[in-house]
Amino acid sequence: MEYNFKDVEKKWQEYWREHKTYRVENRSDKPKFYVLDMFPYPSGAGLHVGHPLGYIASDIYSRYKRLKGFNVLHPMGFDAYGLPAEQYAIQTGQHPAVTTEQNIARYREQLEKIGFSFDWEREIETCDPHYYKWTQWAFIQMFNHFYCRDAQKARPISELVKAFETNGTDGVHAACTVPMEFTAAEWKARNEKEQQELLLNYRIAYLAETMVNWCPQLGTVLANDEVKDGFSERGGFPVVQKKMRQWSLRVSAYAQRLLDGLETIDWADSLKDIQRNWIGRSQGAEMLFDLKGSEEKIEVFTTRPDTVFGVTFMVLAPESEYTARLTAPEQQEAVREYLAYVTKRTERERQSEVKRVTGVFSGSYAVNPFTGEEISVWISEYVLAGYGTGAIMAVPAHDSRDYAFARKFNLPIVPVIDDGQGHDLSESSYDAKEGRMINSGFINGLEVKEAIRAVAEEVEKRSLGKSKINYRLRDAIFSRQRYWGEPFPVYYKDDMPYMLDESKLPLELPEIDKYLPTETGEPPLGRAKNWETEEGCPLELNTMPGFAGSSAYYLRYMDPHNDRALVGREADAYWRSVDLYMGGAEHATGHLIYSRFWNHFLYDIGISVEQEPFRKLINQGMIQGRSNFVYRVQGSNMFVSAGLKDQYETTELHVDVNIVHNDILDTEAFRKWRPEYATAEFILEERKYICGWAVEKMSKSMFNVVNPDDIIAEYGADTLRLYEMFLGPLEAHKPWDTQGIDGVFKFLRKFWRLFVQDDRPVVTEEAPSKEEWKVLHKTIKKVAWDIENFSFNTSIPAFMICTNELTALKCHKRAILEPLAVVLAPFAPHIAEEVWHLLGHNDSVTAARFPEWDEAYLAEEAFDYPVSFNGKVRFKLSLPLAAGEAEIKAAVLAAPETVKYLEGKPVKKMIIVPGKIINIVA
RNA sequence: GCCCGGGUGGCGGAAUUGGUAGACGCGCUGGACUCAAAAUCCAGUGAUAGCAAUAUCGUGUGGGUUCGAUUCCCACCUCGGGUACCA
Repeated sequence: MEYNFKDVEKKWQEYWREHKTYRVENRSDKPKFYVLDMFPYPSGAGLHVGHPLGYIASDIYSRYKRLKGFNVLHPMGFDAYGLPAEQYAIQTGQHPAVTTEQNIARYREQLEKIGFSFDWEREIETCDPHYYKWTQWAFIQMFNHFYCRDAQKARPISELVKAFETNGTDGVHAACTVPMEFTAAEWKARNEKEQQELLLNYRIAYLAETMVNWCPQLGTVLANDEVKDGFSERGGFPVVQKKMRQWSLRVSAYAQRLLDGLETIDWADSLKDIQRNWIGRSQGAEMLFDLKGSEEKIEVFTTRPDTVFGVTFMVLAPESEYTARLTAPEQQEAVREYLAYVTKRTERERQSEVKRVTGVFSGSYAVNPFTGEEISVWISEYVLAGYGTGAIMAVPAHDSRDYAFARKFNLPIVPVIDDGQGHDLSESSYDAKEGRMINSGFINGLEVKEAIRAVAEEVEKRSLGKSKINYRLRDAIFSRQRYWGEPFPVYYKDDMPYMLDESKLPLELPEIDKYLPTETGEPPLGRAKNWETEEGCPLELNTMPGFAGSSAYYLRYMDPHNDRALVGREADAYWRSVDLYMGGAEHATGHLIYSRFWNHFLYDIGISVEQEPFRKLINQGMIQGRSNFVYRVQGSNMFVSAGLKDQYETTELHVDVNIVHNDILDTEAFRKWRPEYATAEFILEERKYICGWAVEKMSKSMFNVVNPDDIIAEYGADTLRLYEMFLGPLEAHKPWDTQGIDGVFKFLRKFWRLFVQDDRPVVTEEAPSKEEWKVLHKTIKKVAWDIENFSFNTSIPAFMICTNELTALKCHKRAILEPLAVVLAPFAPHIAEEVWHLLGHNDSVTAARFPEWDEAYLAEEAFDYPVSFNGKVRFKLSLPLAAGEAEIKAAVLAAPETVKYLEGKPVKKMIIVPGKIINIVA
C-alpha cells in the first residue's frame, strides 16, 4: 500500500492537539524567537489557497527554529472587526458578532488542516472585550500624553499643564495641531472648558475640526491610506473632502522617529522606500513675505530658497486661513465664485484633472524681500492647505506647476538659473537643481546647491524666516461612523471629551436594533439605549477604525490572558519584539506605519521595551488565480476545445477551475455544473477538451478560487505545503497552477518508500557508505542555508535530489534517514512525524535537534578545473578540491606542451585563481 | 512625472552574488513492466548544423568594463509595484 496521507495527517494533527505540542511558555533556558503572521480578517468566503502562503513559510521557519533549540512563540488570531460583517448585518439583521464567530470557526478549522504549529492557547480576537479593553486603554494613554519635541518623546499631559501654569507656552516645544502662544496669566484666566479645548491642541489622541476624507456611500470618514485615487479602498465609492470634528492620532509627531527607525530594522528596501516616501521628509525653509499696505505677512515653505529672485507671484490654497484675510474687497465676488467651484469638486475630479489650471486673483500684493518688487497674490487649488503653510512663493521659471499657472494667467517668468545648455523657457520650466545663478543679486554665479545655503543663511540673518523640515505624513483620523468597531472610552461633559476611568474598561459595544446610522444622521451607536455614564454624560458615538485593533496585537500575544496589563513586564522583557514578521507589502502605508507609531508611543510610556515592533519583515507575494475558459459556439450548446476555437465564432466563458485538470475539462462534471450545460456537446481535440486560461485575481466571480481543503483532500497537507513553497520565490506574485503538484506528491511517495516498501518497514542498521553520508550532508547544508535565507523554493529540489540519489543507492539506512526526517519536518511535518515514529521514537519529531552538517563529508577528493583558452574551455585539470596556486602551477607545468602553445598561438598570459580556474590568453 | 523591482527553454523557475547557464519539477518523445490501462522505473529534451564526436549561437535590445558577465556600468525597450499638483 502506498503512503496514506489521509490517516497519517489526521492522526498527527490530533496528537499535536492532545499533547499541546506547540504550547509555549514565557520562560525558558532556551533563547527566544518570535515568529508572527499578519493575522487574517475572517471573511465569509473562507481561506483560499493564496492565504496560507505566508503562514506556511513562517511555519517552516518556526519549526526550524524550534529544532535549532529556540523557544519559539508562534501565535495566531483574528482581526475580527471589519466592514463586510457590518454590511452583512445591515442586510440581514444578523449581529456581526455571530457572523464573525462563524467565520473564525471556519478559518480555524481550515488552518488546522494545514498542520501549522500555532499555540492556539494564545489566540486573540480583536472584537473580544478582554482584548479591546487594551486597545481602549492605549487610546486613553494617548489622550493623556503630548509629544515633547525637546525630549523627542511622549510626556504626560500633566507636565504640559504645569508648564502652562508657570510660563505659558514660553519654552514649550510640543507637537500641536495649530501653533499657539499665550502667557501663564492668560492660561489661568481661562475656564475649564477653554483649557480642555486648548489641551486638545497638544494631546496625542485629540479631537479637532479637520479636513477629512468623507465617503458618503459608506457613511464614514476614512484614513489617508484607506483612500486610493479618490475612491474608498473598500467598496470603491467616491470620497470627498469635508471639515468635521473627529478624533485623530498625532502620528505626524513621530515622523522623524519612524524614518530613523527604518535604519535599525531588517526589512526589504522596497518596503522601506514606500514608507520613506509616505513619510515624505523634505528639507527647506519657511520664509515671510510682507504684504503691500498691510501689517499682515504671508509665510511660505520652500525647498528652493535659491530661486527667491525668480518669485513673480504667490499662491494660496483655497482652504487656507490666508484666503479669507487676503481677499481684497473688489475681488470678493470672484473669489467667492472660485471657492464655490473648488468645494463642488470631488477629490477624484481634482486628482484626475491635475493638468487643468484654475485660479483667481486675490486682489492683494506681496513684496519680494530680496528684490523689493511687488508681486500679485493668487488663489488656486494646486496649492494644498494641508502641506507646509498653505501658501507658496511661485517661481514659474523653475517649477513646472508655477510655470503652467503663469502661462495661463500671463504672469511674468524670470529665469534665475542658467543650465549652460540654453534651456528654452518658452517651452517649459527648468526644474533641475543644477546650474549657475543669474539675475539673482548677491548669489549670482553660485551653483544651485551653494545658493540654497547662501540664501538660507541670509534669510536667518535678516529674520525673514528659518530653516524647516516638513513631512508629508499626516495625523491618522481615528473616528469611524460605524457599529462594528471598538467603542471609544470617551464621554462628553459640557461638550468636551473626557476619558472613562481605567477601572471602567472595557467599555463594551452596546446592542442596537439596526446597524444603520440614526434618522438624524448620527452614527449607529446613536441607537444604543442608555449609552451614557452613570452620571448621565453621553458616551462617544463613533467607533475606532480597523487599524486600532491590529496596532498592538503582537504585544498581547506575549501575555494574552493578563487582565492587569496590556502585557506583563516579565513577558515583554522576555519576548521583546517580533523577530520575524510575515505578511503582505500592501500594508506598507497602513498597518505597518500605525503599529510602528503605536509601539513607539508605548515605548515612550514604558510599556514596550523595544521601539521597533518588527525586527525582520518578509513580504510574501500574492497568489493570483488562474482562470479557465470554455468556448461556446455562438447560437448553440456546442463547446469547442481551445486549439480549434479559431475555426468557429465563439463566446469565451469562465469555467469553474475545480472541474478542470491541467487545462483538460472534465466534460461530465461540466454537464452537471449548471443546468443549462446538461446537454452540452463538445468538439474535442485528441479526445480531450482543452480549456483556455488567463491569470486573474482570485475571486468567486471568475470561478478560479481554489480551496486548500480540496487540495488537502486530494494530495494531503504536506503536499500543499511543499507545493506552495515550490511554486516560486516567496516574495514573488505568482498564479496558482496545479500543473506540477503531481511532481511534489510523487516526491513524498518516493520519500516514503525509503522507509516502507510493500507495507513493511525497510530501515536497516547498516553503516552508511561515504557516498550516502555525502548525500545526507549536502542536503542538510543546502536546506539549512535555504531556510535561513527564506529561499524555500530551492530546498524542495534539494529534497527531491536527495531522495532520488538515496533511491538509486538503495539506501534504507537509519543513520541517513533519521536525520533526513528531521530536516524535512519543518516542510512536511506529518510525514516526518510518521517516519520518526516508524524509526521507533515515542515522542514528536518536534523534540529532535536539527542536524549539523559536516564539511568533512562534503569534501571532494578532486575537482576538474576547467582550463580555458581565450575564454573557452579547452581541457580540464583534475586537482584536489580548493587547490592552491602552487598546486595549479605544478599541474600546468606537468601538463602537455599545449600550455605553451594553444591552437598554434603562443601563450602570453596565464591567470591563476587559486581553487578556481585557469585562463590562458594568447 | 518621480521612486523601487523584474525580463533566462514549450511552462514554473535554478545558478548562495564575477567562474562549466538552464538545477529541480511540469510538459513532451522513446523504452521497460503489463492482455491493456493506471502506477512505477529508465533514457532523451535551449536553438541551428551533423549519423556522430563536435561546432556555432544563446539569459529583453544596443554599447562598455573584464582573461571571463544572467551577474558590474551606460543608454534604450518592456512588464509589475508604490506615489503624485507635497512647493
